[in-house]
Amino acid sequence: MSVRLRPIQALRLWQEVGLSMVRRHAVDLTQRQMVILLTIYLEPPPHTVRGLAAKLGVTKPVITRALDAMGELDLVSRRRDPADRRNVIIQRTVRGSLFLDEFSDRVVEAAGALSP
Amino acid sequence: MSVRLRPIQALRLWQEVGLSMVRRHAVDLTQRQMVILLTIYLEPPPHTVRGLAAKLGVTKPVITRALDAMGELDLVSRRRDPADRRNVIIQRTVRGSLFLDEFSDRVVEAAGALSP
DNA sequence: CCCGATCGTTTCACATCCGTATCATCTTTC
DNA sequence: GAAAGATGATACGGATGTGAAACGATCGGG
Repeated sequence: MSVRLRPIQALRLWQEVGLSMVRRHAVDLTQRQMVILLTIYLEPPPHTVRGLAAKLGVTKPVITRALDAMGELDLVSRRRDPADRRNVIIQRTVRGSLFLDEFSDRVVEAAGALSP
Repeated sequence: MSVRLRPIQALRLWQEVGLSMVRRHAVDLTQRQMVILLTIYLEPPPHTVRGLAAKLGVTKPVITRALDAMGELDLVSRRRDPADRRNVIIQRTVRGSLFLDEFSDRVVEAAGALSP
């Protein structure tokens, strides 16, 4: 049950969603931060810094700093892996779940309103 | 002919598209810049700085600087309005059209690949 | 003609993000 | 146990975005 979308509809969808985010002065995440957040919430744990860095094709400091920023916003949390204390396990938070719920609702709504 | 999308599909779509952008080390536009670019290409001209600022609910310098950045990348161009030389008319470019064409293709492809 | 209004840009101080290199800590191997 | 490897965090220098305020250029009504 794939989703059929035409190019012009894709552009309008992105514009509409982006516009609603900008106008609300909502939480303004970088594209990378958003991808990291989505990966944490969509893919099976455990998530580590090096795993995310490899998946995104970026360096580890990028992940660390993105987690710093999103941790400050309480969108994700970190704790040491007790089994291997070098690892950091990245975890979801209530606020992060809520944020993505609202975001997805906005996308669904915008998609439903696409006209042509 | 609206597009029916479930919340989980919306999140996966955003993740997939964002991931492909990040991995390609592609042009990295701010959310605001992307919205501005989409507005210029999707809505009927003429586009002015104040018009875009009002539509997005941001200050004019934000638009000016976004246009600076995207103009540097040759995604948009500016010229003075000959009728009222205070105005600046923002125009599309070949490179900007190409960029959005490729972007929309990526979105369409990701949407078609959504499984559940 | 001139003075207020409009439009886009610039300035300033500040914050954030990036990539590279380096660091401290922890684990594994010999 | 000591050395090598792995892991995440930090330091540094540079680039870029932001909001608020002020600026120069241009238009238009009296």
